Amino acid sequence: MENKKVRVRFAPSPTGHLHIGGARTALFNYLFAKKYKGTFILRIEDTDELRSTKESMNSIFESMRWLGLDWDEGAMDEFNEKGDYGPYIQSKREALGIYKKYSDELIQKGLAYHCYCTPEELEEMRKKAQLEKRPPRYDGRCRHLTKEQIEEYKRQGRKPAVRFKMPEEGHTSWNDLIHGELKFENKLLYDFIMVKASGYPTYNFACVIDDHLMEMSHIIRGDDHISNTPLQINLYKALGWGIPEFAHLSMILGPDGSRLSKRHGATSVGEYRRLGYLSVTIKNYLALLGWSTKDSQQIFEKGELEEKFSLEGCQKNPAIFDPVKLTWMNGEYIRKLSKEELYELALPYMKEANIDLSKSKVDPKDIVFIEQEKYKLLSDIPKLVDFFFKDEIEYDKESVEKVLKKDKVKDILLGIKEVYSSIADFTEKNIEESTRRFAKEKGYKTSEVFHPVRVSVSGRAQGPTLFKMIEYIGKETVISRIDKAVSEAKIV
RNA sequence: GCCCUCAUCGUCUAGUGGCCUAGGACGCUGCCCUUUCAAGGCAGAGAUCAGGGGUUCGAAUCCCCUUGAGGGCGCCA
Repeated sequence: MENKKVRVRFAPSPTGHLHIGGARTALFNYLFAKKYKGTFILRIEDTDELRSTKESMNSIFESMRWLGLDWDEGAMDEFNEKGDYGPYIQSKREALGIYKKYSDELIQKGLAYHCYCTPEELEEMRKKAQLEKRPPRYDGRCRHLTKEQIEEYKRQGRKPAVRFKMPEEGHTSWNDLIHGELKFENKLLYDFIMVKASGYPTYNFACVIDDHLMEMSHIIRGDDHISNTPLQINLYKALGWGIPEFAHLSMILGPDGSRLSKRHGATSVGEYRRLGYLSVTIKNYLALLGWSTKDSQQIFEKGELEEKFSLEGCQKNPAIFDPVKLTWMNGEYIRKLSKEELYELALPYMKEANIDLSKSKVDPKDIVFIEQEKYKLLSDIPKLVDFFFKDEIEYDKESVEKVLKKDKVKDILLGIKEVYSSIADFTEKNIEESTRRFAKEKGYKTSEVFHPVRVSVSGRAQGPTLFKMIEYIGKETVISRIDKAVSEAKIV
């Protein structure tokens, strides 16, 4: 690969959002390109006329940009693209006749042929084969049609598809960069369709044509394409083209070991984004699914993955997606955020939770920051700090029972209220000093004072460091909340 | 049914014939820190390296078989 310029691509079909598996494939291609100072290309494979949508395409673009997987060449949106090998959307390439040119060439050379079988006939053929315990693949019946037969089909108005004439002898092999030597008997391969009756190319055909024309050096894709590879290699050979390197990535499975799907929870990048994961988390976690460094490094600084990635570190066996570890990692990344960064990221979630940020006594940035080490998801933020922004707070039943409904609590709260009322400069330091002094003078244990105060001003038994929290809530609010806790029969 | 791939703690993984009485990470348990919850620190439990045969002085590492899991056999990609 040293003597060949690295050009790799991610080629999704726009039939849905960018999924975890697709994102991982995109990421590995991207990292490989960065590592070898190559070119990362985004090509849209929309040859499925029924399921491809513009919305899906835009959604994929958005997710990739969010993940920071910027492409050097490819479609930028429906109408624009960058790079000298375009168009990068297959439907546009089809319109230009690119695929037809090569399919005609192969037919002319006798390396491909028209097939007049209808989908119904093919289905019937497969069923029959299954019943007779034969492989359900195409039997090549249209390879040797007579002139009369062809005329008859044409009279019936049948539109032919184009099939590739697969070699019947020998074998096809390649040295997979992840799996090593892979070998298939040609007689087990089949005459796959290159061009549908509609004139549209199929995946296996368009993929080869484009990978060649776009001068791909390496094809890095999922394991599920291993059995497509010998088909494609024979196509390269028939066209007299050089064959790129192949690297097949292992699959990502759900927690139960089956293919990752909806019933495992969120599966698309967009969903994880909405749930409150950072893009750096997704990028880092995905990189570790099927790849690792020799020292099992877990957290990577910016640019480190691009520098350390290699195909040699890729795993052959499938990896189970573990949301628990993902969430741990997200907490790690949240803790690395600066106060400003954290606040920026928190904003959409605060808005969604209808929190009025103008209601706090201090800068909301400071409030969000106070609980930084506790957030695992950005969506955790509102519910951990909402009481700083509310006129009316809710009291957690259990906390009230356990902490407030106890002897002495009423006296303690009434006493501490007086103490707080007399603090002129209501700062963390002063609050702490006077609270401790109060406890000492009255002969209470500090915890006997701290806990009821916490519950009465925040409504819950768990929260930020106490005195800073009290400062941030503000003197007046603190006093009125203590009053309320006492008067509203929250205590015995 | 046929073809292909894969197989190390629950999970992600290190390991490429002797450094392995198998290392790291998540999770789990305990302790420390501490006004709570976290975070952090420390300690621990957890893998007869899928099973069985070989090869070798020596195997998680090489070979064979079995089993299990996954993928493919579409005018889907």
